[in-house]
Amino acid sequence: MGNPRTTRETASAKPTINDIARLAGVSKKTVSRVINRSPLLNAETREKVEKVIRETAYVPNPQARALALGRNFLIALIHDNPNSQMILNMQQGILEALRNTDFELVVRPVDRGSATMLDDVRSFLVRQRMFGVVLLPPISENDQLARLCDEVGCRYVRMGSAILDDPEHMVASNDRDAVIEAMRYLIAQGHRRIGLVAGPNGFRSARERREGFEFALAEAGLSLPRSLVADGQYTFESGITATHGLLDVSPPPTAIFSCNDEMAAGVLYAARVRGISVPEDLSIIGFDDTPIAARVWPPLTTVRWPIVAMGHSAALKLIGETVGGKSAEQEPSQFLSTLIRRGSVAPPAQL
Amino acid sequence: MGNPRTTRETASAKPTINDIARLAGVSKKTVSRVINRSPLLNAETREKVEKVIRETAYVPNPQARALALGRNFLIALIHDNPNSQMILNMQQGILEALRNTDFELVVRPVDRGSATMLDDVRSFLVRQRMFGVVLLPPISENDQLARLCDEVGCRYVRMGSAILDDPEHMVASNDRDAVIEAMRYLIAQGHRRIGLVAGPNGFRSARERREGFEFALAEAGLSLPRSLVADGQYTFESGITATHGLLDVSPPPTAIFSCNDEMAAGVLYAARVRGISVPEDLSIIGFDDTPIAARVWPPLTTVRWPIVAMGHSAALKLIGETVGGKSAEQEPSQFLSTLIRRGSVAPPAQL
DNA sequence: TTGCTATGGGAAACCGGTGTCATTTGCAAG
DNA sequence: CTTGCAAATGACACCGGTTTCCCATAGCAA
Repeated sequence: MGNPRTTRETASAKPTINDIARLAGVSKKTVSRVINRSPLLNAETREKVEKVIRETAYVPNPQARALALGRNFLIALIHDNPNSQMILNMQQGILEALRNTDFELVVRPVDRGSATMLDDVRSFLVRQRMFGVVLLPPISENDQLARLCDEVGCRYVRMGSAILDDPEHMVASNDRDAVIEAMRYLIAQGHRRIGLVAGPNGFRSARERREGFEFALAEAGLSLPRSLVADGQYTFESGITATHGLLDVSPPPTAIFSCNDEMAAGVLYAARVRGISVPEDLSIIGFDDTPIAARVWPPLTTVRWPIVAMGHSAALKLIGETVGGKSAEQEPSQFLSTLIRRGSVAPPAQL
Repeated sequence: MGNPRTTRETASAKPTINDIARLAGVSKKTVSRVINRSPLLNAETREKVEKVIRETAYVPNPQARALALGRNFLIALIHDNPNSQMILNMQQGILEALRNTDFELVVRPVDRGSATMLDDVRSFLVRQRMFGVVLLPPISENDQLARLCDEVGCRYVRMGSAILDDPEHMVASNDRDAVIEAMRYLIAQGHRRIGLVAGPNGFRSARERREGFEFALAEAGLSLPRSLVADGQYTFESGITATHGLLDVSPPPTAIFSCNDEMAAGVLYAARVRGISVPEDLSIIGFDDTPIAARVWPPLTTVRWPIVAMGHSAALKLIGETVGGKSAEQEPSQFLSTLIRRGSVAPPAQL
C-alpha cells in the first residue's frame, strides 16, 4: 500500500477533507459545512474553501459519508422480470436524473414467488443503507414491498398503471384512457367483433387495460360475448394459446386487442400458423411498444407509454428534496400514453 | 437519531462488531478475525464468536468495511446498449454467482461515443471503490477501458467472442466455430449461393463471425462473390437495408447468414416487404438467439451462446480468489455455442 | 469600559470496521 | 530454570467523513 503520508504530499492521490482543510486554512468541520451548504457560514470563508475544492477537484468519499450518515447515496431499481427493454428504458430515465448528483443506481432483480423475497429485499435495503428504491411493475403492485420500504426508512416510488392512490409514492401512466383511444380507432375502422387477450389476474395494469377495453365497447354500443375474452399471462406463449381459442369461435373476431405486445406477437404468430393474413383478415393492437412490435411483420400498432420520462420523474421524486429544494412536489406523477399506428390494423374484410 | 447509547441496550437495532465483541467476551479484532476467516484463530474462540454472531444475526456493515479497506464489495456490469435480453441474462448469471456472498451488483450503462466516457467510468470506479467490473460487448472490446481498470486497481473481466489473448480477464464464446457449424448445416441443405449480412467494422465478434462464414464456404469449395456480402451495423434497420442490396443481385442468394438476430429480423422483414417467402425462397440464419428470434414468423434458426453461464463464470473469476480459494483458476473461460434449429431454413427451391 | 448575546469556527468523539504492533501464554530446547 | 519461539489475542490508531459541544470574537447596549 505504500506510504500514505509521504505520497500524499507528492502524488495526486485523491484529496481528502483534511487536505482541503489544510490548504484552505480552516478546519475539517468548516469544509464539511461548505459541502453540506450549512447556512451558518461566512460568505468569505465559503468562497475560499470552494476555491480550493475546485482546484483540487475534491470529491467527498462516499463510503465515509455513508458510514457517518448511516445512509448510502444509492438508489435501487427493483424489478421482477418485466420485459427487458422496459428495464433499460427505466434505467436510462433514472440515470439521466441522477447525472451530476452523488447518487448511484443499483439494479436488483428479485424473484416474486420466492418465499424469501421480502426478506431478501429487506436485508438488501438495510445492509446497503439504500437511500431509495424505484419499484417496477409488476412487483410494484406488491403492497407488502411498499410497507417494507416504509419500515426500513427507505424512500420509494412505485411505477404503475393509472391509479394515483398515493401520488407521493407513485409515477403512473393512464393505461385505461390509452386503451380507450386505441379501441376507438379500431371501432372507427369498422370493427364490431373485437377479441381481447387479457392480462393475468391481480395485475393492476391488466385490470386497467381491460376496463378501458370494456368501456370503449360499451361506449360504442357493442356487446362483448364472453367467448371473445381470453386470458393471457403477458407472455408470448400465452398469447398464442389465447388466440387459438379466440379464432375458434364462430364467427371469429375481426380484430384482437392484446394487453401487451409480447402477447400481441403471439397473436400474430398464431394467425400465421393458421394461415390468416394480418391485417386483411385480422387486425391487431398491442400495448407497450416493445421493440418486437416494430420488428414483426406487419409491424404492430400499439400503445406507447413514456417509460424514460417516467423513470426520470421517479428518480427526481426520490432525490428531489435532497438536491433541488422543493421541485419534487411539482414533478408530474401521471403520464400520457400514445397510440402508435403501424401496419397491423385495417378495416375488416366484410366491409 | 435518538439516543444511541440507551437504545442499543434495549432495542434490537443492528448489532455492531462491538456488541459481538462484548457478548463473546473478546476484542473487536478477534471478531473481525472470525469474520474474515483468519487462520490464526483458536478453534474454541472461533466457535464461541460464531455462536454469538449466529444468535444476534450480526452482519458486518458494508460501508464501514469499504471505508477501512478502501475497497467496496461492489461489482459493476458495464455495458453500452447491446440487446437488452443479453444484459438481463448476464445479470442473472452474475447474481447467481454472487448469491450468498457480500457482493452487490451495480449496472452501469455508458455511452460509447461520448467524449467523456472514459472519464465517467474512471470517476465511477474510483469514487465507488469498485471491487471489479464485468465488461459486456461491444464495449468490452475497448482496450482503453481495460487499461483504465488496471490503472485504478479494479479487477475486470471482458465478455467477448472467441479470442483468449488474455484468459485471465476474458470469458468468451467461440463464435467462429459456431458460425462454421451453422454454415455446414446450410450447405448440407443444398444451398450454394449464400449471402452474408456482416457486422460493423472494428467489432471482434463481427470479424469472428465473418471469418467463420468465409471459412465454411471455402471448406465446401464455394466462392464468395463480393456482391453477396453486405455491411450491417447490428441493427434491425441495417439488416433491412443490407438485405435489399443482397436480393437485388442476380441471381439472388438462396440463403442469408446474418451476424446477429436483430439484423436477421431485418432480413426477414425485407423479404416480406418484397413478397419473398421464408424459408421456401430464402433461408435465414441469425446469431445470438435473442427473444425476437423465436417470436417472428417463421421463427429463426440461430446460434445461441450461453450468456447466463458466461456471466456466472465471469463473476466467479472476479471474486473467486476472495471467496473460495483458488477455484477461480479452473473456471472455464471459453464457452461453446449451439445451433438452434427453427423454421427459417429449408432446402433451396431449385433442388 | 464592561457585559451580554449572536455567530463563525475548531477540537474531539464518533460511525463500524481493519491494520499494525505489542503482549500474553504455552511449550520445547538449552 | 531460563531462554526462545510460535500461536493467540488485545490495544490502539486509522479510514474520511459528520456531529456535538464549546470557545473566540464581534457587535451592541448599558
